[in-house]
Amino acid sequence: MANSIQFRNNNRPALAPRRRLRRGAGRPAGAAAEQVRERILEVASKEFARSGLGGARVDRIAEQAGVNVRMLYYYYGSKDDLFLAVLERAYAAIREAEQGLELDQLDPVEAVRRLVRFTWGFQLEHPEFITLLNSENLHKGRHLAQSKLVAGLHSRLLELIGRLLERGATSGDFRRGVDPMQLYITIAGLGYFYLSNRHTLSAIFGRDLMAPRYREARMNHMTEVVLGYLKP
Amino acid sequence: MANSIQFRNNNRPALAPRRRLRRGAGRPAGAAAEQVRERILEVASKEFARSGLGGARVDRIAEQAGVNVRMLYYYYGSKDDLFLAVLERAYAAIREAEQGLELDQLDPVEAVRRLVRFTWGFQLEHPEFITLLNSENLHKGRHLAQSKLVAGLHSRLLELIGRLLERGATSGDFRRGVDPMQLYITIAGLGYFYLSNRHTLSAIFGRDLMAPRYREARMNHMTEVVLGYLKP
Amino acid sequence: MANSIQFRNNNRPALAPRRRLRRGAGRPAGAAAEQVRERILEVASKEFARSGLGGARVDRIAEQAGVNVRMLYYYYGSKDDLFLAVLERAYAAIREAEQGLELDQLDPVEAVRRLVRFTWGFQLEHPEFITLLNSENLHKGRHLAQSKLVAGLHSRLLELIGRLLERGATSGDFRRGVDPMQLYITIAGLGYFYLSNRHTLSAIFGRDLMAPRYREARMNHMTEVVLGYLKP
Amino acid sequence: MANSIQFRNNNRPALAPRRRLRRGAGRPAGAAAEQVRERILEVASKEFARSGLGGARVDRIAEQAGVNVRMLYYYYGSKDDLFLAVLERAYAAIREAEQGLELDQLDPVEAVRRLVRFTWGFQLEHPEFITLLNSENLHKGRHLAQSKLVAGLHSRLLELIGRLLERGATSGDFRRGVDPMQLYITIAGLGYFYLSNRHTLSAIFGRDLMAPRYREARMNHMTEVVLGYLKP
DNA sequence: GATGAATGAGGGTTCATTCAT
DNA sequence: GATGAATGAACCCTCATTCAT
Repeated sequence: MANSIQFRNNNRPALAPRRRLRRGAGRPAGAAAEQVRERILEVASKEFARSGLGGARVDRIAEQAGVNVRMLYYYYGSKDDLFLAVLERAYAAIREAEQGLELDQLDPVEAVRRLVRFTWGFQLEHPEFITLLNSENLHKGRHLAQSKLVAGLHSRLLELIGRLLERGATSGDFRRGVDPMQLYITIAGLGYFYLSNRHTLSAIFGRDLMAPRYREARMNHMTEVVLGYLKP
Repeated sequence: MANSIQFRNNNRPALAPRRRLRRGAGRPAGAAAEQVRERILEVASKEFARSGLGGARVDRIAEQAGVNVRMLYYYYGSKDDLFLAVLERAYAAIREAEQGLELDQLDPVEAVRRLVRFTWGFQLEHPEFITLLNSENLHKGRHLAQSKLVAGLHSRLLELIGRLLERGATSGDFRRGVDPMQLYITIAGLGYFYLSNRHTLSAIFGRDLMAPRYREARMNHMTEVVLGYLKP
Repeated sequence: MANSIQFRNNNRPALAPRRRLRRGAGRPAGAAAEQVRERILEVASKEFARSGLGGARVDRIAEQAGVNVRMLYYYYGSKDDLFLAVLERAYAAIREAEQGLELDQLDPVEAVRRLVRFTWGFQLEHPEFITLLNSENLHKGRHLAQSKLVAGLHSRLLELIGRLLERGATSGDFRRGVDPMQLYITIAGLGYFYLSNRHTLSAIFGRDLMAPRYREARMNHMTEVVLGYLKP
Repeated sequence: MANSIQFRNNNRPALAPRRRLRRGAGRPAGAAAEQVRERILEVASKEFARSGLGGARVDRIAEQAGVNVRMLYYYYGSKDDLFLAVLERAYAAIREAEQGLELDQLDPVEAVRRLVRFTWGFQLEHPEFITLLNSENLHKGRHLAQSKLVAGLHSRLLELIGRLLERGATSGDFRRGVDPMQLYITIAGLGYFYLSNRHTLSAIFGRDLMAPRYREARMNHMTEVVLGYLKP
């Protein structure tokens, strides 16, 4: 941690060492144990989402998972490692879902529309995703930097969008020269800002932005923005 | 306990009461004191930005401001109240700067371009703004809900954008029917997501998104997205 | 905040919730642990007695009990809960001792004499009892109101005195129509005021009321008052 | 303070020094100033009564008296000195009232009855008196030990009761050999215990001892006890 | 695999009191 | 007589983590 953030009295250096126990690391892992692991992950995800990394309490996680706190350490090594596991799980979920959209089999415009709506819907139904990312960024990506798993997940995403843009350009539906990463960031960002800042935006604009009519308006607006931009 | 006995550590419920000391609350406030107040605010802003509300340490704030910790409480009442003051200050800064852009005197397209670039630039140069908002949203907007100051700041923003859209529609540069709030959220969100998630995005896409060339690419992309969408 | 986010110092309202850990609450409680619990209670009793609830210091209790401060919270949850435990212990002790007096087997007059002397002796030998009660009353009985244990202790006391009065009335030794509760309060009060106010009374009357001759005089006076009153 | 109680971080030795400012100490004392002094005393009395010496807050006293905290120190020197002033005021009030009862002009039995009822009534209407005494005794009479005023107040009280007992013995209404101090302590104690412990007694006996019918029953009981005892 | 007991380093907040004006 | 600003020592409580069993 050095001179950067230091939230708790963490007498361990940064978060590197003692990662001895990770899933699939060769331990027998009975079916029951695997269930416990999974339950912890599930509960931890909610706790981290609700309170952020710093605000999350290991006791609360343990209690809600119905296990002794010591078990968290047994299974995951540390709070930070647990957080990383939660993060990886979240990324895996969204990337997996994206691959299941079958965009390749849709008309380009329709495919974009579906991608925009899916991304919005996912953020809406998985609010923990937003909070987890905010936490991880508050911590400068320290945990993700240690992940061996996440990097691989995203080349496929860019390829997916790349193919889509290519098809649209060929068909004349889309302008040329669009960077897949930029487009993805745009699609995600249009919803992310709205949802991540739901409370502050509602406060400053004096209306409840999570009310159905506003949510729908946002989704339509987002779709128009993306398609309007892509129009040649 | 309410107003009855209160012997030991004054368990205040969440953050409501005893806000007796707020700036401009009628106290004479010598010039020196006002400087101390300001320095605390400045330093606190950085600390909250770096570590979030929960992770920020009042000792650190006091030390860096060169005052006794007790003074934080003398001037601001509590950590939460200090956080709110910081938040209000940040909002006031951006809203004030927006009003100084003189968009009304520019060609509509040029005005939008300037607004997009300004918003991006502000987020870039005030990274604390992003973190503060994330913190406040993690806390469900509890602090902002108590602000008497912030609500008033934003009607002017919507009016500003409203006038701009109106002029653009009249001149034939922009499509009709665009909601000023949605547009503002879009403009802000296009940069916010990129900057707020700079670490995770850099990690998953395997490149340093804060490198000059990427930053520039982003700003250009954003401008194109907004103008592309507004095109009739 | 209730069950939502609770990031920093868990402001608990007054003393209600999180009483999860109380003695006999089903935990196995190893023998060693039980000793620690007991030692804490013992030491806390002295500290609360010496300084009152507000003046007592948890650090001092921990230090004198030879445990880490954290353990107080592990075993008792909070200073207030610890205070209640101490209070319950004190009540249990006096009520138990009263039941051991075997008043039922004595001549009524002799039994009253013994009860008066016992009560005086108990207050004299357990000065902490007086201070604890004063503290609890300063706090308007907040802690006792939460006790499930104490209420049950006192019906037996009133029955004991009731039987005694009944026997005395039957034998012609006592007047009829005496209320057991009033009599008990009188017996206790005759000594309590003297002992609780030992310092102020000594000061205003200019003599050391704790000197043996004065203490003896007081006990004799008390006995005469009670028996004089009970005389038919 | 040495090895005794130490409630706050009191860097002054015990409470002896710096008593420079006491009423009537020769200062001009304009009428306005005298009013402020009085208001502070009044308010402090309530605060000390409500919260005890340790729990009382100088800020609260100042605020409620409508003066700057610094003024408390200007007028009374320290919290402890203020407490002593409050205490002396309370003692003066009760002793003065007693002298106004004109017991010398009543039939002895009637005079005792009046004294008992007055004492009860005074404690009932001045609950702060009880709390103040409890505080002072918790602190081992430290403050009163410094009073030059209080000692003188009480010889008159004992004389009053002495005369009364003498008259009663002469008239054949009272037994002989009653010690005035013991009798006074008994009279005071019969009510004090009941009222000082109103909350705990109500809790353990499961009824509200401050309800009118119980209060009345207590007063009658007290009178009977005292007169029963005095009967020759 | 699992549990109760233990730890030490803070965390935010408060208090009586004093200085400079 | 009066005020705003300042102080430093504590106070209660909490947290992530580990030991012994």
